[in-house]
Amino acid sequence: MLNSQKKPQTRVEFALDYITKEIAQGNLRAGDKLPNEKDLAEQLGISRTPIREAMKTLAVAGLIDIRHGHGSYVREEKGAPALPLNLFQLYLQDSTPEMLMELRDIFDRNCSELAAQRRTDEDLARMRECIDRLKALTEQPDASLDDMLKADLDFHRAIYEATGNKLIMTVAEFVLNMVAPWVRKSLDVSGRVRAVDLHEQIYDAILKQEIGPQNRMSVDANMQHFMQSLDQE
Amino acid sequence: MLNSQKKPQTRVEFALDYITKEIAQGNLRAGDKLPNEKDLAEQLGISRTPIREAMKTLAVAGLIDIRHGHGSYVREEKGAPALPLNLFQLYLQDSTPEMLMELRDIFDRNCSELAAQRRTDEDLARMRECIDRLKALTEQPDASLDDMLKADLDFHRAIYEATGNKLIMTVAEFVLNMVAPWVRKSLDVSGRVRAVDLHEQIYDAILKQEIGPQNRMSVDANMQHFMQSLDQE
DNA sequence: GCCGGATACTCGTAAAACAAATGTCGCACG
DNA sequence: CGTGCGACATTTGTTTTACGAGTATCCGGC
Repeated sequence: MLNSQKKPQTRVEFALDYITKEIAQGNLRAGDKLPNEKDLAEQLGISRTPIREAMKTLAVAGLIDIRHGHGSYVREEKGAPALPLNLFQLYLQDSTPEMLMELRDIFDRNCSELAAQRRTDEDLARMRECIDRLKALTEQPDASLDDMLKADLDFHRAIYEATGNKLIMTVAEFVLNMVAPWVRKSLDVSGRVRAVDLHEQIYDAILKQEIGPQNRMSVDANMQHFMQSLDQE
Repeated sequence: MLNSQKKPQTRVEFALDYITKEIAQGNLRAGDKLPNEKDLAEQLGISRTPIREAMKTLAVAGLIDIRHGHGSYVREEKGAPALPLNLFQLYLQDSTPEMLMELRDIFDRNCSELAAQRRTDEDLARMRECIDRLKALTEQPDASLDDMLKADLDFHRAIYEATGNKLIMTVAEFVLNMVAPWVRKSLDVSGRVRAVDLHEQIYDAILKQEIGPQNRMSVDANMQHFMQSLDQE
């Protein structure tokens, strides 16, 4: 857990350490372009190989973006880990949709309470917009499922953002990425109407700052419908 | 979010895909040794470099362990991401201890409720053991802080495990790793006694299956003490 | 029987060269 | 003069070969 004694550092760790500190100390800011791999290698007195592995590590961790033929850049928002999709599959392989939704509920419930206490007008406006967007999509028959999914997820993101806790957003984004495929499935014709309803209720509660244990029933009800929709397949 | 169209796959992605599927399909199980990099490279018809980068990615994602001079192995429990410490610092650089504890609380509160409903006798025994261990360490003056930290974290892990939701454990472990340094700090002489008390209360509630919103006060009280202990420095 | 070094296996690093993607700049053509 | 296209420079992606550095095993001498 705490290892502040190790001296025999590997080259990759050395490079990782260097770049990490450059970012932490503000020498490299969000959006900045990192030196190219060749220069960095010479600068640190090591070869490109460990540099590249360090970069790859940072990219997977969601801290930088590597663009072929262009360069590497510090990410604007460190919120969204850049794990490849197939890696998520592995995390999910032993898990059921129930587990997933349970996990998301843990966030939604408590975050709604926090959001109710702290939400700004901008937060409310953002939520309102997401609901309206999803509602509009719901009413047009040829709407794209992906667009609806985005509207749905954006609403939840707005809640997390309203907590004012960036750390929560980081972890919540991770969870959102995992549940996304199932949320998408649940957005069938009856599910999408339900989703709008649920969002409206949550929004209303956050608006009136009435969120509390007693308001949880609607979320539970939605959970039940979600499970039923899965059984129908 | 959903990109099932891309064909021009990079070698690293190709290797990632291959290994991922090997694990997902059960050809490689937890604890198994992966082929060495040279063989894998020949087998896939690519060079060692992209193989190594794919491995590195899997290691950072917490799915395999790479041991110098030994080989690579599929992780027993995919729960603990293997992000280097200095990477965590970056995630934490904009966050305050308040944010961290708030995040952990989100898990502890809801997981305690779930645990109360589902805990088995083994779960209870595990929690009991962790409390006793921490208590014993508390009473001997020269106890190692690291040992106490582990006892503290293990108790929380036991709660997460009692939810029966492996996914929760995965994400919770991630959070635990982030809060660990602060928990460690909070384990000063007065804090460690408080920690035992809090754990006892939670255990008691889970034992009697009484966890609910009304039991949250003690957790909040602990939160307050935690913040105070930070101010004293 | 025990100890220690040779040995084989594996991951870690180095170096040089080429492939592929991307952006830029200038030239030719309309 | 404006536009489009193609050569070029830059940067990451990949290959190849070779060696360095941990780790475990086995075998022979004591």
